[in-house]
Amino acid sequence: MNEPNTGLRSRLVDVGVELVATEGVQALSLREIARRAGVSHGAPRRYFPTHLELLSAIARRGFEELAGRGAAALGDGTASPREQIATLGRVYLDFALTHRGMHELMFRHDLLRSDRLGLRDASLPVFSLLVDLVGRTRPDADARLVAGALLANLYGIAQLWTWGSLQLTTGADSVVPLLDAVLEAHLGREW
Amino acid sequence: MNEPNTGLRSRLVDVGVELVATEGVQALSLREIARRAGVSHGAPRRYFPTHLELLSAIARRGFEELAGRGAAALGDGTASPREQIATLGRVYLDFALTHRGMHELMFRHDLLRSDRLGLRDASLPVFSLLVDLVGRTRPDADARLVAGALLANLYGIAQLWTWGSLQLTTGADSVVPLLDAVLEAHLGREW
DNA sequence: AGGACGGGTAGACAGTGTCTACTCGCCGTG
DNA sequence: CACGGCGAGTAGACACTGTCTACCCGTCCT
Repeated sequence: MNEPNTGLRSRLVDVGVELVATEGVQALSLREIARRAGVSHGAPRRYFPTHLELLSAIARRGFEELAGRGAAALGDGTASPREQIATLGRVYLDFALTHRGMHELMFRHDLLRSDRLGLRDASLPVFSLLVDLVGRTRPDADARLVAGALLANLYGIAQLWTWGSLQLTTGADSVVPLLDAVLEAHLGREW
Repeated sequence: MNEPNTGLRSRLVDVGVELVATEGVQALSLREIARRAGVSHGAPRRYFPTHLELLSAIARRGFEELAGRGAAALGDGTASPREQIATLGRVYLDFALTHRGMHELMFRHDLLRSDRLGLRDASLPVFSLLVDLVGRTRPDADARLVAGALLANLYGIAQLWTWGSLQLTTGADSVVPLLDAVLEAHLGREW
């Protein structure tokens, strides 16, 4: 009926992406995805031997989407390194807060425990880009260390903000001040 | 046989704490906890109407344990504010990395979504303490904002370190350099 | 003595992920 | 053309989960 021959494999992932956005991460049961894709509950097994592998494929879509947004926002990359880092931070936080279910899925412990080389290396290129940018912004410091700390900070803010802890405690109604504070902390005052 | 009359309620939580430490968070099914406590699977329902409430009670033990360690490490509180913050950071990271299952449980999204006023206010006093310490270390800045950013950074480092991302990328074999970098970033260079 | 009741048992139910036997249609080869 | 294999999906079983409900049994109170 709707796009019949897309191939079941990608259709299952499509359904999953849609489902996690509308219903949340707890709705991503194997059988529910199969139902919405219009196939029996045994069908996904041909493409994804286990439920976790299907979830990983859905999460990978999230990483790809995020990487695409980052690349688009960076444009030709003529902005200053510091400005590029700020852009990436904004893009990431915006993505995390507008796609909460997907963001939660992308960093689920059980997904990251298995799939050791699947999701991890999806986030590795963006990290080396970050290392490069940090290195050009703060030539004095250990770029990998600072980039790691910065990444952890962005992730932590996305999480704490998502479940409202930071709203209550900092009293802010937007992450922007927090993001600015984080950038200033790790990269130095914005001259 | 073993401590018979502790009251089933606390015994269930005991079993859960033990179980999450030895087997991980995925072993915390209602029925498994009941089995290990030597009761039928319907028994917990008298004290915890739902599985999530039992999990929340177990997680609460984690927050209490962490708060206890923090208080013990602070001692009489005569150290400098900066030193106290560093101590709290060390205690938190050490706890998170040695009690990975419990730490994962404490910050599970489904627990934090419900239980709105149960777990959250367990972590609120430590946050206001942090705000106070930050305010005395950096009187120039918005203490709540800096404390929030710092807390998010510690949390993010605990998570990323747990699943190995930071080890691979930063190449460090200990969190200590990262913790130092984070403290320096948010609180300024250590004079 | 008898009845209420806290506290635990046991079974049912719907839902889940995995496994296995099977069916159906298509394609290439004899 | 017939036929065998095979990719792809179906359907049912299994063990397990969380929740709900009916029941039971001992202890206390009157």
